[in-house]
Amino acid sequence: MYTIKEVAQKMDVSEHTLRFWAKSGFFPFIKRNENNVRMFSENDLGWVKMVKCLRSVGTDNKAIKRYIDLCIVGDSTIPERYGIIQATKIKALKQMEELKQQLELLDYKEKFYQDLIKNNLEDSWNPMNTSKPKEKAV
Amino acid sequence: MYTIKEVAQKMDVSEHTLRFWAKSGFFPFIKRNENNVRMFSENDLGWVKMVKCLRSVGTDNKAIKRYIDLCIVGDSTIPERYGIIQATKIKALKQMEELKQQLELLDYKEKFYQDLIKNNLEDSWNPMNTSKPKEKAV
DNA sequence: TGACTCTTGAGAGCTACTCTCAGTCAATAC
DNA sequence: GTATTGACTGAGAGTAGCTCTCAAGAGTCA
Repeated sequence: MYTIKEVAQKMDVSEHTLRFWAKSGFFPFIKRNENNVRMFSENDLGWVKMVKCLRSVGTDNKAIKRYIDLCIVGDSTIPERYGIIQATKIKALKQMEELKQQLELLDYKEKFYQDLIKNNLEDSWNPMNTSKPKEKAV
Repeated sequence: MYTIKEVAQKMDVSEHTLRFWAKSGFFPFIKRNENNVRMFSENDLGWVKMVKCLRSVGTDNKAIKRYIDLCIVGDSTIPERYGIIQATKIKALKQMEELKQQLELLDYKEKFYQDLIKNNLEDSWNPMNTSKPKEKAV
């Protein structure tokens, strides 16, 4: 069993956020000890992991609550839950594509600046450099 | 030259967001036509693309403004801009890793539910099925 | 001329945190 | 036995970045 602090470290989510998620009903099975302190079980960590996954793909909290509630209901909701997982996966794959494109742009920009820096250094080392000032880089 | 609506469609960013970004000073070179309507040049689209990239990696708007301002200043800020691009790239690569892990979890869950559905169907097709009700899936 | 469309800025509203704060409780320090 | 320290609590204010609504102004077609 873990305190909220330990879960925060282990799962890389702030304590504030964990409390916020708990209040939102994302961890329905959490127990409290005799001092009213939340104690997360290994199973609760699975819920944290799942919520973190859904959030990181941009699922809003209302939809996450929906998924959690379906889990609580039991087997009859398996098809709907399966659908949610599939939709989430598609979202994640799209984000992957998007991220790849952004990385291409960043690679391009990186090389662009590398060239600029290289040229500027060459210029400043060359006493014969008489080139006109260059156009502003965007 | 494009109107804000055309840019919104072309770049997949809402008009609201484009106005918000414009107000935040992210597009310093945008011209207006005689009716005070924003007209985006091909070059302005490059700025939109860059802002979109920075945002999608989680750069906050203050840092984006900083980058834009550095661009306006000119060549003397190239090293700092290069540093920002590098840091952004590292961030993007981390996000890629994170996303891959989330996709693994989603794959696992997907198969988990597929199995559950398959088994339930087999059970319901089998008139001799006398198995006890299963444990609640989480 | 008048309906319709597109754009504008101002500003209210929203989501999902994020942070502050006063208070409870248990454990160690003196 | 009290004082201090540190972890936790809930309530609630604050924040970032949109997101949406709205009234006003200009252009376009019938």
